[in-house]
Amino acid sequence: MTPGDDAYPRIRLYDIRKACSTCSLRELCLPVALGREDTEALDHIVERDHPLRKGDKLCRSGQPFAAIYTVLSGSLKSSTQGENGEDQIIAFHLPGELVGLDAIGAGRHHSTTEALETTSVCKIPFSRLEELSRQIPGLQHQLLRIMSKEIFDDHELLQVVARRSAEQRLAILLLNLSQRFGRRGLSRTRFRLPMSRHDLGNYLGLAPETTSRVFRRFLTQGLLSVTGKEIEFLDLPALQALTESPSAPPRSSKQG
Amino acid sequence: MTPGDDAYPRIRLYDIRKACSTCSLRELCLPVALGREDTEALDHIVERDHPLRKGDKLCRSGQPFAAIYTVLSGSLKSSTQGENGEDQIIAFHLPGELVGLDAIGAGRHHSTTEALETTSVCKIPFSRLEELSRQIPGLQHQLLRIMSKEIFDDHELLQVVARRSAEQRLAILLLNLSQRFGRRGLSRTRFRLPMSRHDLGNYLGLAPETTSRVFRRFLTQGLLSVTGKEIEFLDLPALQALTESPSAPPRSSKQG
DNA sequence: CGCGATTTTGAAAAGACTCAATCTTTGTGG
DNA sequence: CCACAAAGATTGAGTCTTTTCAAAATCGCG
Repeated sequence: MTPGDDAYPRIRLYDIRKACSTCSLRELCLPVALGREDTEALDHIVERDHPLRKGDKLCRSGQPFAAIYTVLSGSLKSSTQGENGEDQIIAFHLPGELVGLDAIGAGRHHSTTEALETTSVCKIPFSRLEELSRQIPGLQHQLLRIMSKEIFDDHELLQVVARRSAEQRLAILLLNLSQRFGRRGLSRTRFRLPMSRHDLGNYLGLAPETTSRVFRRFLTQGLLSVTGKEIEFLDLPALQALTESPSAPPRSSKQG
Repeated sequence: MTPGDDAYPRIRLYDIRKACSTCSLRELCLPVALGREDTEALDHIVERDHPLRKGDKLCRSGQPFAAIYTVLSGSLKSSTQGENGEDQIIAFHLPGELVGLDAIGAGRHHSTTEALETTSVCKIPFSRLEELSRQIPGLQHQLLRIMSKEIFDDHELLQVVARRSAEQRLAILLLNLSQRFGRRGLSRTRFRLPMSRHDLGNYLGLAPETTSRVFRRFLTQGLLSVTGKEIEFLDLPALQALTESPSAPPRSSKQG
């Protein structure tokens, strides 16, 4: 099952682009307006890594940071470990998205990233990327921009976990996944959740039982149909409406 | 009250260092091992900004990003706005700490930062810092490292908000503040909370009433004494013990 | 000293969690 | 291909924590 070592050929950038229509490598290099030469240079540092089976770790918390990755197919979860072994999932990674950004600059990973299913990724050795970024103006800035995005996402998650009801949390996540699948060219109203209910709950700060119950409520209310991990939105407006009320419309928070 | 415009003199780096024993400007430049020249260069781009009164905004969400700041005295809070006006405090900033890092790279602020009391800050225009970082090797990397720290902190907060009880959340925050005050040379066991109960609760994802009740419980249990915003630890070990149990010791989370 | 804002307190209700049992799905071996 | 075991998901009932609403107390400031 595990493929040979370095037998895997270098993968070309346009292959990756083809593989995922909104590949973040594009995100990484496109806004910089790379010339032909630069694109080729970037091409050369991208490697296809071994496919991961479900449960395989892409990287572990504390490990020295060597590369960032982009998901070609499959999906991953990243989690941080609390002192007590309990862990908290901080992100799911779908095809076309970048992994490992939180480790940039610290020199080592803050989180452990693991495959939720059979997953293939591209590896972008960071030292090479860094080197390249010294040559290509704007690439360094691009890296900062992407890290910044990471911070922004974390804040959004915090908003959700700290202030929303179980129903809202799940609705928000489902709509978020919908968008991300949609961006990738897949259906926005019908898709397969790659993660378990346990993971779903963990990410949202809920017990798995609660997650399950919320699914049932959504089902009962006709908001969506659920068959195992298969999801279909039946009443998108209602779901979005759920998202929009912060559970405390009457309460005005004044400060300052 | 509002001081003259550019009348304020440039402030020298060593003044800042003196002002706060663990000033993050040190954090920013010290590990890079700056030479005398470089230090002076950095000195020259640091400006003392107007003092802020309670409630004054240092920067607002959405504003173009122009500078990072370091707190000389007083304190600040940063919060993100949800779509519905509800906001979430994502950080408190004490003397010696840097503000505005989450905006690096995105070009605009993600959060609004506001003074909790009369506060004075130093302004570090980012364009100049960026410019400087092209000349001083390592400074760029240092910026990345600091952003990375920001991500790490966010993840910690997420852990706390998502997985801990009200008691644990407050204990963790109090101990964290204690450390930060201590690092600054103040007492670790007795200090003044600069923020309101409302803010405290908001940061921890709790209703203000709950925050208040937890204080009472701590008081009753003899863990600390509370007089308004004045705090004193009476049983540090007990507080730390609270911190260490994730509320679910029997439950082993296995995955993979 | 008085007023407004913040904080505290109480009681009731809601929401989420735990525990335990059942049902389903998945994967394995016969 | 089917049976079985193991893991994951669902459901139910009861409990506990936290929130909400309302009111009293306290604090801070002019």
